[in-house]
Amino acid sequence: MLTHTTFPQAILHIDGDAFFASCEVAKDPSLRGKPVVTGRERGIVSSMSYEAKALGVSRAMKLHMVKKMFPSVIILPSDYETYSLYSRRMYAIVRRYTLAVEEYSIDECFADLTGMRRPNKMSYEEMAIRLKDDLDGELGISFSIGLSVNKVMAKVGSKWKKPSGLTIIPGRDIHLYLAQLPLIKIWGIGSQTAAYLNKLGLKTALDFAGQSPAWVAEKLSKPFQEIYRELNGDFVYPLVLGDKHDYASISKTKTFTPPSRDRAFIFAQLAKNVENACIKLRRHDLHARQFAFFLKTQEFRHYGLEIKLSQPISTPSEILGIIRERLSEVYRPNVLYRATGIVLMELTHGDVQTIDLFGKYKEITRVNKIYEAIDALSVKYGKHTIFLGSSLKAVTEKAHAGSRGQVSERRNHLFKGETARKRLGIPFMGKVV
DNA sequence: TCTGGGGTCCTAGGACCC
DNA sequence: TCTGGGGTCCTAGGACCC
Repeated sequence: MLTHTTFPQAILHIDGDAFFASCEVAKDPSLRGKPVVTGRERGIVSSMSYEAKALGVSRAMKLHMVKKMFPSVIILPSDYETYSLYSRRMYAIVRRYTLAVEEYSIDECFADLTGMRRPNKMSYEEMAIRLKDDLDGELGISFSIGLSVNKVMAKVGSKWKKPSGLTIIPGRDIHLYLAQLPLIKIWGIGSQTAAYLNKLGLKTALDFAGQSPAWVAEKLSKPFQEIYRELNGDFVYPLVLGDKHDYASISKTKTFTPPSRDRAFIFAQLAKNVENACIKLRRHDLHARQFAFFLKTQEFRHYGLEIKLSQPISTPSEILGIIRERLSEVYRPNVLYRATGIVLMELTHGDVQTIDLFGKYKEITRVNKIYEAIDALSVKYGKHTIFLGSSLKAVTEKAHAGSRGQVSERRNHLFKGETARKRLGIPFMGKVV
């Protein structure tokens, strides 16, 4: 029985159920019906199938615990290539119904169906049903879908029944759903704001939506005022269409176990992060004009510096030179550190157009050429075939630290075929072609 | 959930200028 | 030199999301 509702805007939210684990099952059908968990390389549960969840496995659970408590669980390493392949297939199927698709994350998207009833010769409800059939059937993964008048309410819908739910919330029914919904469940309201609102006497999303605009403006900042309006049925958040190639920042952080106070080791960790961040930068044809680096102590305090670069860059050398000089401003010899991080900011697209001042441009092009070659090699022989000498300590010491089996395997991979050290102005280690 | 990694946006407060 | 008011820019940090 289908109702045919007129939506001022018809917004879908599509959410893959236990996405990573489901992709593994789709890839290898013999896993279907079994408890599957991904995240082996990280040592904690990253995603789990509903069968694993039913046993009692929960997110972020340590894998040695899982192994001990639930020996039947199949533990797999993350395979992001496969996940992003399924992700792209998902977007493609959704685009059969509308081109207004926001690729929100690897396992979620929004779609604006407004105005598509005539071209698709279907009601919005029918489109939602058909789309779900297409996705589930063609990908072998189940999806949960919400259809409502804006993004926040479409999210409420897709979360309402999981897995494999389809929830339609017309504007006039919003209050029925919000009455049963705790504030913390709303997209954009986190633990801080939920606790604050609870303290003010509000319990459900409906309590919040029922306040006056003046009350909300007085108590809360702009993002929450916007959520409030969407809960009242307004269309506030437009869909962000197009490719997600534009980053405001790119960051890399890495925790090491055990924590360390060894300055050289910490510098090597930073160098490795810088290298990886620059790889991503180049992959998106971006340059950074500013960066920050930081150290994270055992107490989870961050100490860092933010630094402007003399010109936009996409390679590590200048950044590493600066960090080498200024690390002492952040590093304290007797403090235990657990992680380092780097953030690249002020990102711009395309080639650097610098005046040939002090021959600097030549130097930059030369280094860029080298990195073009390195990126090409990485594609051919696998990531991290070649890395900076500065990062060496990070790679070798890791072999002594973490869980032995995997790490030494990784080390072998890294050093396979290593014959020499080539000097190109920057000390590279690794394969020489 | 004693805490992994990668992002975005907003706000408060200080510095500086008129 | 003091006093007052207001605008802009930058930075640190909070909050949230997947």
